[in-house]
Amino acid sequence: MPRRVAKIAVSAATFSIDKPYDYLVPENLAEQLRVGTRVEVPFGKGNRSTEGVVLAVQEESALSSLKSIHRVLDRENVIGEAQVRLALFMRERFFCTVYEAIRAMLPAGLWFDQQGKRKANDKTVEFATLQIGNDEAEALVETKRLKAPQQSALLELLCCFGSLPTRDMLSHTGASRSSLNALVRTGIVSLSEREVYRRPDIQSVEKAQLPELNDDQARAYDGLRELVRSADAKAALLFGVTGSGKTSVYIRLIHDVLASGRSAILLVPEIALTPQMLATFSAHFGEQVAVLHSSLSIGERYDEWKRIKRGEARLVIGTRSAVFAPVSNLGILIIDEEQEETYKSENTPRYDAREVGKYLCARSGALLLFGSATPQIASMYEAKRGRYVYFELKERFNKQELPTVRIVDMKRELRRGNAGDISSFLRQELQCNIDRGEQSILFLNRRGTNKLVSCGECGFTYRCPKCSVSLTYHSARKRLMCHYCGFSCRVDSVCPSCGGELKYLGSGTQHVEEELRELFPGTEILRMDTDTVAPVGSHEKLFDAFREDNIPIMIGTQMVTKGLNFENVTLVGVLCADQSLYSGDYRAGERTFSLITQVVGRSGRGKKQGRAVIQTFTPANQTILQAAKQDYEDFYSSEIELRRLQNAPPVVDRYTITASGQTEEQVEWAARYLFDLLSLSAREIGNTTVLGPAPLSVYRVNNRYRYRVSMLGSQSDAIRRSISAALIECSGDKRFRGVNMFADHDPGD
DNA sequence: AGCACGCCGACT
DNA sequence: GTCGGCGTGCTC
Repeated sequence: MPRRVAKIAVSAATFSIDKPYDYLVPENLAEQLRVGTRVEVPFGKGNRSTEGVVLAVQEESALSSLKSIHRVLDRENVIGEAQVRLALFMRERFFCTVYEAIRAMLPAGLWFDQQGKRKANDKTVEFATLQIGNDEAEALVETKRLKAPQQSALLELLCCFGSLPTRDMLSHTGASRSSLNALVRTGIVSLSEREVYRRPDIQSVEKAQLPELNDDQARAYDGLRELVRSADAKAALLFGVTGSGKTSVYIRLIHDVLASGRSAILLVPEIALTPQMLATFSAHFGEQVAVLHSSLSIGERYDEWKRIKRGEARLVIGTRSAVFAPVSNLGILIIDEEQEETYKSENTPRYDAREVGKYLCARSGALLLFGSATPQIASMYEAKRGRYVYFELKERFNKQELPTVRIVDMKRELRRGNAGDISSFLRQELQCNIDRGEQSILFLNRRGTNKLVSCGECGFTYRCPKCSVSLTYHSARKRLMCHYCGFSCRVDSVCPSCGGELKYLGSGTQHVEEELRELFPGTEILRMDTDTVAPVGSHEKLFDAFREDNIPIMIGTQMVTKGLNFENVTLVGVLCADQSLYSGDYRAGERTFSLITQVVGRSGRGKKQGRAVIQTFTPANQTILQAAKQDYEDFYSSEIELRRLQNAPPVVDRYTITASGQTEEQVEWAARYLFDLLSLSAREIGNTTVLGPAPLSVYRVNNRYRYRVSMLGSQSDAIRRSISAALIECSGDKRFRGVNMFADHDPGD
């Protein structure tokens, strides 16, 4: 009798020892055990009990003595064969363990807590069902043969509906539980538990008709529809200027895919900012839509996942992790605003949903569609090389003109004696809008929305004791906090260094707000920053207030650039447009172009012509000029030239390895050793460069120093292999004990 | 990462 | 003698 052997991805295995481990399947478990079920297995010298996932079942093993699986944890498999293959792919691509990859695919509710209890379980509701014929029941009610009025009322309700949740029945009729029990005893009514779904509420909208398309949209749609129909792997890029109506094209394509019995996934950068998009899709596709994102409760996410797995929901809308939704027969995967950095995970597994999408679509023959008004340089590069089929929407949907843009030189403004944040030209434009009753948005080009506390006399600032950053002040908690490690402390009443008076420096938005109040006394101003948007859902409330109360001016950081359409906004001001150009990495230009384009696109979405004012200290900067003209083509051609000169992506592929640890010297040594190892392989591979080791811009986090080595070249497979080998070698080197090392594909920072 | 095995010094 | 220090090597 041949033995049964299972290949298992084990949770206790680290990257350096990760591989499918063979375990014996005991006879009594053979029945339950399948590919994709979770199991408990003994692992290591101490045979400590570890969770694992079955990757394959076979009859052979190269090893003679095997340990046995302890028990099977799932009745049904939690992942399928295709997802097992995806997990193996992710290990190679993102330098994670197979188990980590699988963990990322599943909803949190499926996992176990310390007590071994599932974090979310199937929710059930008690239902009462009529056990006798409807006529018979009606007769009972009408003839008042039933002497009990409460029982009669319950029965009447069931006559109409046949079956109802008991809770609703009791609250509607005011009947007591014992009356219901009496009906059950006589056999007229039976009780049963039924599974129900916890669903996130989407603003319900009436069923919508398929959107009409203009010529531009129709051309793109026709081309894309052909790609969806053909069975071979393909990817496309849909370039559409802001307001050109990409969503309508998506809706038509998704409609076709669902009609042909296949499934669709739509990825969006951040769902919290797109409730109106959800409403639109639910108006078209109703219950077929499942939503997956982080602000759902664990139960809601788990239930949406079940609806997808069971094939009850075939359109998935969600953020990056929704790329793992267990759809069957994928027809199209759309990645909207594909340039957004949120598609890349910053923790293990450090996957990129766009890369996962490429793999999935290539495997399943589905269409991968990237949509953007400002595509990544990398995506346009692929389009130009013919790797992506290219489509564009050139005109705004109802032929709205793009806003007229004016660049203001802030150096000149300074020379004229205006040291404020608002130039005299922007001031006039704002005044003009206030007079006309139109709205304006001011965008402060800063990343955070936080306050610093600093001494007005000696210049002291609070620094995090564990990280190389300043602490920021959170007014809601009245405490100083570190964004990197979560450290927090109280603020002193006077400067702890010199006893001077402490000043609270705003994120800039507050400062600008004060300046605006002086310039336009009595005008209402809405400010978006950590003070005002801390509670969940307050984004929407503030946006609603801005729209409904026709507040003249809104000011905020990056969060005001996204999504929403305000009909009455006709002026947009970009303050310190050049700020984001100086972050030091090669993508700074790309980010700035995208940011300015998006914020300028907020203007003139209604019937009136929009205007935009871009304030900069470098008015001759090419990227700013190109963004002002909204000239992506021009931006692309100069940027790709730059990348060629710099030997930067997308001309080459870039991988990094980051080392971190408690002693800076040791970390630097480890990074240097990595550099040496990789340089050796680079010579073998050819046309490959290794850079570093260099400290990260925030070089200390949580008392750990961080150094990085980068590897650049076109032979990605060979590069990845050499990085894996280097990681494994270093993790076994006792000189680097305590140093943590991980590799990443082109991280954003 | 975590656990056992093994080879050296201190101690009831 | 033996209890326990941590350096070394493996994990089906």
